[in-house]
Amino acid sequence: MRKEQIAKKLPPRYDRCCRYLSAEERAANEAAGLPWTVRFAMPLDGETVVHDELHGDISFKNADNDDFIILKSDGLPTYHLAHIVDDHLMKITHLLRAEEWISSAPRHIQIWRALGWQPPLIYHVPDVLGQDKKKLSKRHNAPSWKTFQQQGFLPEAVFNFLALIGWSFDDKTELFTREELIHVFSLERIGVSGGIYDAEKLAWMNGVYIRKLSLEEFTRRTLPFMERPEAEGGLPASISRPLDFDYTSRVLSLEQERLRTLGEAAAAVSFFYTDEEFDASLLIQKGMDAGKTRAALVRVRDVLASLATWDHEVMEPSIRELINETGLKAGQLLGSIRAAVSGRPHTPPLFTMMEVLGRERTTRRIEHAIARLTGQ
RNA sequence: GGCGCAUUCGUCUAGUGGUCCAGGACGCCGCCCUCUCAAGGCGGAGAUCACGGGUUCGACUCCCGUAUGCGCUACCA
Repeated sequence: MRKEQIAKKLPPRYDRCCRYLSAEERAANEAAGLPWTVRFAMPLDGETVVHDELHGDISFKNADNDDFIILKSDGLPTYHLAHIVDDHLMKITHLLRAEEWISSAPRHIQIWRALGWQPPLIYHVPDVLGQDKKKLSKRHNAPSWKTFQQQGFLPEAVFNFLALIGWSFDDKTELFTREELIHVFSLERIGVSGGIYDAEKLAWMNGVYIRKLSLEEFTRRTLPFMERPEAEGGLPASISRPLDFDYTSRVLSLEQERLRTLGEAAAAVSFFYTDEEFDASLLIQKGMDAGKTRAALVRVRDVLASLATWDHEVMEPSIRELINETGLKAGQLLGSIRAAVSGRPHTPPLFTMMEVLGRERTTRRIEHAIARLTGQ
């Protein structure tokens, strides 16, 4: 029957063949052991109005709805019946569900009416959409909470971010703690159109939340991400676990304002734990050559060796003085030192970084850099 | 195909008839700060409020139509 209807370009629907069966015919069918379902006899004409608190009145022609099944042949109720009965028994006052349910709402209104029950306040809320403008779903390429968690997104940040898709407090406030959100949230301010979730903005907001953390908490929450297996994004296997909390805390204090997710931490700070390979060309800054760089680093080594205490406030003036003496640009000298001690072009501020790295490790790395430049 | 919902900067949104030649945020660009990267500060570009008709002294805001997007069209929810 269905195929026939589709072929004729008619809406596929139930032909209501059993709606008008007499009591005798029904009894005969039952006696014959015919399989059966219970369908809801929709009014044949008129319309059903769904009053939605967000969308207003939505009306549907009853003729467009066929006699839908409320009890399946296995004896179990369909969602339509179960939902109304269950909600009524649970004394549900507000019904909030995604907007794709709007189409079946008139059926529910009819069931409520047939049972003589008062429908709750109904809110059909917008969906969170993917880039394809379709509802975010696990079936598609939607990230699950688990993947967010593995990447190091903070629950409070994701919570805050999600709250702002389809809802807003006013024209400027957008950072809310969970408690604040619970306090200021109002159903009236839920919007009607779906919103595409923007990964960039989530990352930004996560960074905001990371920066708000106390160093202690930031460290405690980041440590597990760093200690996880290398293959999962943790530090190289050669670095022994567990990590020292205090040292890691000092390391992370330098990265807190730079991270957008906790998962990025390991890659950003691994050089604080182990010596890493890097291209020697990184040592040579713009306008410099191997010889000049080597000479400069030798003087840096000597200046650092002469310091009584290993403190960035002591190091900085001494190195600045060296910059003046050598006539080099700050970027040239500091860039070389940066590369020597970290093996990277971008790092936290040099002096605090060297302080955390410690005298022994810093000195050894500078010596190593000097040695590498000597052969050239 | 039928029915329904939606439509303000690239994105999330503010806005309920005049205070909007449309405000905030992310992103982008520039400047400042600065040893790099960030963070922060300042500024900029970016929306004929989907389009077309009405209603009104006046429409982003109300009504109608069109387009587009999405949803539903199961003995699934």
